[in-house]
Formats: sequence, C-alpha cells, structure tokens
Amino acid sequence: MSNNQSSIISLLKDRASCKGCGLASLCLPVGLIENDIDKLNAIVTRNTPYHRGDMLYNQGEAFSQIYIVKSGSVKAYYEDKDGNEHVVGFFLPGELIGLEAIHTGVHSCSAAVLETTAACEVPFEDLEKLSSELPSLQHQLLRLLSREVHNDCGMVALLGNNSAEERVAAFLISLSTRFHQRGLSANEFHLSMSRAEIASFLGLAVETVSRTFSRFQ
Amino acid sequence: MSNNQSSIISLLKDRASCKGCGLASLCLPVGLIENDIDKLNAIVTRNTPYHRGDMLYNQGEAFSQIYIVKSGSVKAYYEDKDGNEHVVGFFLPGELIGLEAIHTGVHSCSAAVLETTAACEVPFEDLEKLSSELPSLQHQLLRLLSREVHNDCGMVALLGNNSAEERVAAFLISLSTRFHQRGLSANEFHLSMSRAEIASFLGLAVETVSRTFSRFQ
DNA sequence: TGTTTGCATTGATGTGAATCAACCAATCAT
DNA sequence: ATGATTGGTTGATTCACATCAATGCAAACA
Repeated sequence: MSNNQSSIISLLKDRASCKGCGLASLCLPVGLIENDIDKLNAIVTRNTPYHRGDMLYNQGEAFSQIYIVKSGSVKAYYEDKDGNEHVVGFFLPGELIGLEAIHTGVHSCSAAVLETTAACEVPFEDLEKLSSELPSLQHQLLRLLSREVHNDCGMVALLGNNSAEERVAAFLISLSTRFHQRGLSANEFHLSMSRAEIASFLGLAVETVSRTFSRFQ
Repeated sequence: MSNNQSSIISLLKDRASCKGCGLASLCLPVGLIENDIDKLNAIVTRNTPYHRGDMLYNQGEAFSQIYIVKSGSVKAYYEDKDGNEHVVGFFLPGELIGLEAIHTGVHSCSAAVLETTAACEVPFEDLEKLSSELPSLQHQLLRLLSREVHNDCGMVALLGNNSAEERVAAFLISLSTRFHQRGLSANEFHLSMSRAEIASFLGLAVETVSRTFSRFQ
C-alpha cells in the first residue's frame, strides 16, 4: 500500500470521527485537546443516514441521548391534542437536538429529518460522565445549551413583535448566517423545509410566506 | 444564651444560605449532599435587595455571573435599535437569569427587577469549576439550562400558533403553576408585571391584554 | 400521453387584533 | 384643594394577515 493511499484511508477514517470532522469548530470538540477528542469520539455512535420523514425521537419518549446533525437538516415540533404540528426549530449541521428533554428525562417534542441526514448520537449519561472529567467539554456543553437558550429568546422576541415580512426576513438571514458559518454560500442555499413548515415555525399562513417570498425575490 | 435562642439564630443563618433555603428543591442544590451544598454556598453572594426598575445587567455587558431570584420577580428584555423593548421572559424565585450569555460571554438582553427582589449571584467561572468537581451539581446545572430551553420552546410554539385569548390563558396558567410549585396559591396571586410588559411578552397590544383579562374575570 | 398527486402561487373576502382616541382612578406635585 | 402624570379600561375604526378557493406546475406513474 503506497503512502499516498494510506493517508487517504486515515483521512477517511478521521472524517468519520470527531477529530477530522469539519464541524469540530462548532460542535462539542471546541477547546478539547486531541487526546480528549478521542475520548469524546469513543462515546459517539453514527448510524446509517436517515431519510426525509424519519424520526430521531417522538414526543413523550424517554430521553437517553442527544443528536448532532452531521449533514442534512432536522425539524423539531410539538403536536397538540388536535393533531396540529407546531414547528419550534430547524437544526443544521453542528447543532444539538434533544436538549429540551434533559430537564424532565422525557422528550417534549418530536424531531423529524427533512432530507437525507447523517447524525451523531451521544448517550447523555456518558456525555455527563465525560464532561465531569473534562472541564473543557463541560464548558462547551454549557455553551451549546446557552446557544440554544439564546436562539430561542431571539425567536420569542421575533414572534412577539414583528410583522410577517420581518419574520420571513429574519428567518432567511438566520439561515444565511448559519450556512455561511458552515462554509456554504450565504447568498444561495437550498431550503430543505416546505413552505408549510416555515409558516408553522414563523406563526404565519403558508400563503403569507409564499407571497412574502414573491415580494422579496 | 438559651438553647432555644441559639437554634433560632442558626435557623436564620441557614435561611441566608443554600442549606435552609426554601427554594433548594428547585434550584442548584437539588441532588447535592449537605457538605457539597456548603461548597456551593461558599461561591454565592447575596446583596441587599433590589427595587423596581433596578437592573441586574444590561444588554451588551460582559457576562460574569448568573443571578437566581430568591424573592420577587425579574423581567428580561431586548431593546431594539428603535428603543422599543421586547420582553422575552419573566423570572420567579428559584429561576436562573443570564443563561443566554454563557455562549458569547456578552449579555444579549437586559434584566430588570419588577418589585423588591432578592437575588443570589453566582460567578460563573466558580460555578463551572465547582460543577466539574461535583457531578451532581453539573447534572443540576445542565437540567436547569434544559428547563430554560424547554420553556422557550414552549413560548415559540405558543406565540407561533395561538390567538390572543390562548396566549393570555397560557400565560396565567404558567404563572399559576409556577407560584404553586413555590408553595403559593395557584388561584390567587399578584401580577408584578404591568399590562404593557405582559403585552410585550405575549406579542399583543396593551388594550388586547386588558380586554382579554376583562372577558376572563 | 394523459392522469394523479403534492406543493407552491395567486386572487378574493373576512376577521381578529392593532391603532387611535377617550376616559377613569390613583398617585404625585404645587 | 387643584392640576399633572401614570397605568388601566373601554369604544370606534382600520388593516395586516388568515381563510377560502382556484390555478399552476413539476414529479411519479400507468
């Protein structure tokens, strides 16, 4: 086996681990030394990709692990007693899913993937244990939870006070900056969620979202 | 000094510490053994009470510590570039304030007290350090952050999809259950926030809140 | 090629809540 | 006492967005 070949193989292997992962600068490994990243990697599992409509977890299920988007995208939503779904968030690569369930140990919403999506799965007990051994990991975990609080506060402010146009604009800007952080174009990106899902998230009717897009274009 | 007197004094002393605090079952001490509660208590400071209008922190300030309501109540709000304030949350005894700032190290909103309010202040670096020594404390800190995420998700769903009447009802129910958890009446309680503050939080006009209260009464 | 199915768009109409404007009661200043 | 200020309530009007209904349009399939 040539040197060249073996380095390609090790690169591929790295890609499938936390070391080598292009999202490491956004995700749990931030601030960890290489040796500690290996420890983190040891508690992460990676299944075969999910496909549109697959569920990561369902409302009411017991919480055991968090999910981190590796590629693709995911929506989180509540289903009310009348069966209406209320989208409460979209998740892009590097974002943690399931954090709302740590408190009670039960998922209060469901998570469905929007397109072919790879996810890292981290058993939460293991993560807690490792976090108490690695202060940097604890720090980053707290930071990521705080990021979620921060984002949700922003949504509350947005939904509480802004017009349809402002909501749609803010939504697009949010996606744009998040794609940009992930090394993708800030000006042109694919919307993996339907108009209905966007509308539900922004508290608008599908038609209003559609019209607003038309006016913007 | 009689035995009786000395036990009263030690009770008073306990009240001012995390041990003896009536909120311990909701707050950071959950799951901690007595000795560890003392360690937690050692990093907490308690200032003289704040009064209506006093600020815990201002938007844009560097983050150094979290605040926990001991008695009274606090609102968190954003101020937009036009100077309009958007209330994003109300905090009751036992609730942690400032969590949104862990991620960036800068407060993205301001926190103002609504009535005479006592708060515990916990330097975040100290809290992180102690958390990595005490797994139970780490666990509870994560749970409390998760509670915040959970609540905020609930607000996003509420604001995104419900009528004025449903919002006001959900707001009152939320307060009612939170007061009840704290040993107060679930049926009768004092609203420390103004109609304008409630309206801002719920994304309604003051008049709509007022009318809805009238219709409910 | 025509049919079905599932979004997305566009148009017409209705309505819930915002806005505008009084009005009232309580607190505060003179 | 008297006027001024502040927070809350109530009424009249307006408007942004929901709703209802049709149409467009592409992919999947027979």
